[in-house]
Amino acid sequence: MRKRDINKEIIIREKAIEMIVHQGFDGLSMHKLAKASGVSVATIYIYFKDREDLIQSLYTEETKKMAEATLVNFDPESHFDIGLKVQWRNRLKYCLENPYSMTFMEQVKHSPLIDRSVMDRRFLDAMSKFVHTAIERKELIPLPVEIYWSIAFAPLYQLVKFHISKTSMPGREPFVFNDERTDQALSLVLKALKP
Amino acid sequence: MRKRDINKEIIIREKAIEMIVHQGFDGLSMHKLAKASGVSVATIYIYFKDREDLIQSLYTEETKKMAEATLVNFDPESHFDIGLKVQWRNRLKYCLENPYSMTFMEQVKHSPLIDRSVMDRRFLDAMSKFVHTAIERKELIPLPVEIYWSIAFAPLYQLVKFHISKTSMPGREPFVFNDERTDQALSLVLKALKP
DNA sequence: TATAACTAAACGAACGTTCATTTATATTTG
DNA sequence: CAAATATAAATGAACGTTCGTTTAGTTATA
Repeated sequence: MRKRDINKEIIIREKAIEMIVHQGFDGLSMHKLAKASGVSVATIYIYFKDREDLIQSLYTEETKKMAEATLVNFDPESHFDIGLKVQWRNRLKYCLENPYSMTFMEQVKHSPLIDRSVMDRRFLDAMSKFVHTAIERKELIPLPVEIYWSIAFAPLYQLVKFHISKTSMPGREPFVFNDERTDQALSLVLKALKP
Repeated sequence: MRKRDINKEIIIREKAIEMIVHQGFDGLSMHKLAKASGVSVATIYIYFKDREDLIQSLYTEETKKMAEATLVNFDPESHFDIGLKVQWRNRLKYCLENPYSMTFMEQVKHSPLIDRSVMDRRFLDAMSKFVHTAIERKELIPLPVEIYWSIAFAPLYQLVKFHISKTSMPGREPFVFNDERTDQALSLVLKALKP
C-alpha cells in the first residue's frame, strides 16, 4: 500500500488560501488549484470530498490554529488587565505573522454558505471563564457578552485590517502597527471596560 | 427612439445584491441574475459593461446611499457626544433598515479585486472636520484617525453583525438591538474616547 | 502481490459575453 | 392628424471556455 504524500495536502491548502485571498472565492477553481499545486485535479478529491468541503476544511483548520495561538500563555484566572493584554498580543501576533490566514478567515466570515459555528471547546471555555471571573472580581463591568466582545476585540481587528490592507483611511499614508499604538488602543479599551 | 425602462435596472440591482448576500460572489451568474430579474441576459449588458462593472457599480451606489443616510441631521460642529450619537443612530438605522445593503457591502469590503477607494467627498470632509473640531475643543482625546475610527465605530458594526446574523456567540440566544443596549455600548465608547 | 495514491482524459453543465434580430416609441413627414 | 422613419431598448440563441466532478487506468510501496 502506498503512503500519502502529506506535502500534497499541505501545498493544496496553502495554494487554495492564497488563491482565495488574491482572487476571492470566484477565483478558486479546482483546475487552477491543481495546476498551482503541481497536482492532478483528481488528487484534490482524494483529500477533500468536493469544493465546499475543501473550503470548510480550510476554515476549520485555520480557526483551530488561531484559537491555539490565542491561548498561549493565557490564564483565565489572571487579572482582567493582564488577560486582555495577553489576548491582544496573541491575536495580533498571529494576524501579523499569518496575514493570509487572517484575510482568508475574514472573507469566509463575511460570506454565506459556510458553517461558521465550528469553535474549539477549550477556547470557548477559557474565554467564558475569564470574563465571568473578571466580572465577579469587579475588574470588568457586567455586560452582555456581545457588547463586551465588540468593545474588547472589534477595534483590534479593525486596526489589523487597516494594517494589512495598507489602504488605511482614504487619502492618508497607511496605518502601521507598533507597540506604542497597540498599547494606546488597548488602554482605551480597558478604560471603557473597567468599572 | 425607445426609452429605457428604469425599473429593469432597479430590479437587476436588487436581485444581484440578493443573490450575492444569499449565495456569495460565487453564486452570482449573469444567466441566473437575468432569470431572477425577468430579463434577457443581453439586457444586463445594456446597463453594465460586464460582471465586474456591475458589482463595482452596486458597491459605489450602496456606499453613496449609506454615506447620505449617515449625514442626516449630522452637524460637524456639534459637541462630540451629540455628533457621535447622531452618527451611531444614523448608521444603525440604515443597517437595520437595509440589511441586504449592509451585508453586501461587508462582503465586498472583505473580498479582493474590487476598488473600495470610492468615497463621497462631502462625507469625508464632514467626518474630518467633526473629529478635528472635537479634538480642538478637548471633547475628544487626540488620536491617530485609525485608532479613533476603530474604537468609535468597529464595536457598532460588530454589534450590527451579531444582530443581523442572529448567530451571536455560539450556543447562546441571538443578540438583538434595542435602545438600552445601544446606549450602553455607545456610552462605553464615549468613556474610552473622552478626555 | 495487494492496495491505496495518483494521474490524464473526458463528461455534461454552467459560465461570461456577443450577435443577429425584433420590438417599442420619439420624432419627422405628408 | 396619421403614417413613415429612425433608433435605441430588448431579446433568444449561440459562441468558445471553464467549471466541478468522475472514470478508467497507472504507479509506488507496505
